[in-house]
Amino acid sequence: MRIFATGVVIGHVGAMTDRAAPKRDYEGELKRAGIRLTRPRKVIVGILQATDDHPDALEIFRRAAAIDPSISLSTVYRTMKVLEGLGAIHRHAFEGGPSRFEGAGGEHHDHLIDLDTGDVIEFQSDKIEDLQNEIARRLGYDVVHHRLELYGRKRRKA
Amino acid sequence: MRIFATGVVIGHVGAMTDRAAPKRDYEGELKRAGIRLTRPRKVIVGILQATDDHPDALEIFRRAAAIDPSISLSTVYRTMKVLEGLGAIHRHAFEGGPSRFEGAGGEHHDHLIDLDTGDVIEFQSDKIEDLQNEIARRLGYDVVHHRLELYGRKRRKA
DNA sequence: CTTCTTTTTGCAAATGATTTGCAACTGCAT
DNA sequence: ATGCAGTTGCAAATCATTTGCAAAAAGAAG
Ligand SMILES: [Mn+2]
Ligand SMILES: [Mn+2]
Ligand SMILES: [Zn+2]
Ligand SMILES: [Zn+2]
Repeated sequence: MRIFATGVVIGHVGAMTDRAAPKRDYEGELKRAGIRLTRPRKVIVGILQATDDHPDALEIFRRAAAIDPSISLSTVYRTMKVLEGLGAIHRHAFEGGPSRFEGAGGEHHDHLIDLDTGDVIEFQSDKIEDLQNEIARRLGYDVVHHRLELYGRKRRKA
Repeated sequence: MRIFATGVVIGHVGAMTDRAAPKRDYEGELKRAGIRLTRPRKVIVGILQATDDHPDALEIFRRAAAIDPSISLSTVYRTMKVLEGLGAIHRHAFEGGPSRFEGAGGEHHDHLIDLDTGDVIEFQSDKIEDLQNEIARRLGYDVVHHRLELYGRKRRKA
């Protein structure tokens, strides 16, 4: 099992190895896909590159508006949808909140959400991934994608 | 690994053992909790008992309205919330759709969603459950609950 | 069974997140 | 510089779910 940790949670995690920030080339991907590189989109992907947490649309909008106040929330949503379509970002719908996004750069991982703080901790387990595929296979299916989220609280050390 | 299957999917699954329909006593639970047994609530829990799939609020409303046309969708939502609060039912927010519900009777299980048909197949893996707990523990957490959903399609047998 | 108090209901309006119609605007290939 | 398809901001629309409120029903008491 590999354990990553992003911004907010660094320091909370014990055995943790920093993730080699993949630094996606969003602009290149957009261009390659024949999608126009507009000012709003540049600002938004710039924010995504500078980010290693899991912001929601409103948070991305706030950060974008700080750079260019003319950007609209609609455009943030539209851009996230475009990037998602390109496979450049992943959308997570953690329970009880709006969708949150992250660059699709690094290796696949799943999330542990701290119920008290809202912190999102990333982890990866080949064993679990293998088991998922095995289960699906037994049922006659191929896994296209999956969602594994652990919701928990810090273990009381007393 | 144990494999269950409910209504919609029976016949699609190979190695499958029918689940021993737990038949919850919703009325007793409501009464015990000091919650009034009204006509709408009786109809709704009656539907839940007769169900072994994962209907959403609108579907429960339709089935309820067929029995008592005066029932409102609001009441369905309110009743689901009450039952959820009592721990009598579970709410699932599968991707891209409204919440779906199921009685909290049987043993814990997770779901495989057929991307083509929408069928929901239940499965349970102690190995995965153990791994989840182990991962959380290593991160210093206790798992309160989790969400594991596999989205896949039938394996082409050719 | 009647009364009384509290909970619950149906309906309509409100929410919250996300999407969409549309006219004005802007990348970017000629 | 020109032209047009692709984009944008804004307001209005959606969708699932929740909520305010006055009327109706549950159930404890007598
Ligand atoms: Mn992540
Ligand atoms: Mn189920
Ligand atoms: Zn995974
Ligand atoms: Zn599970």
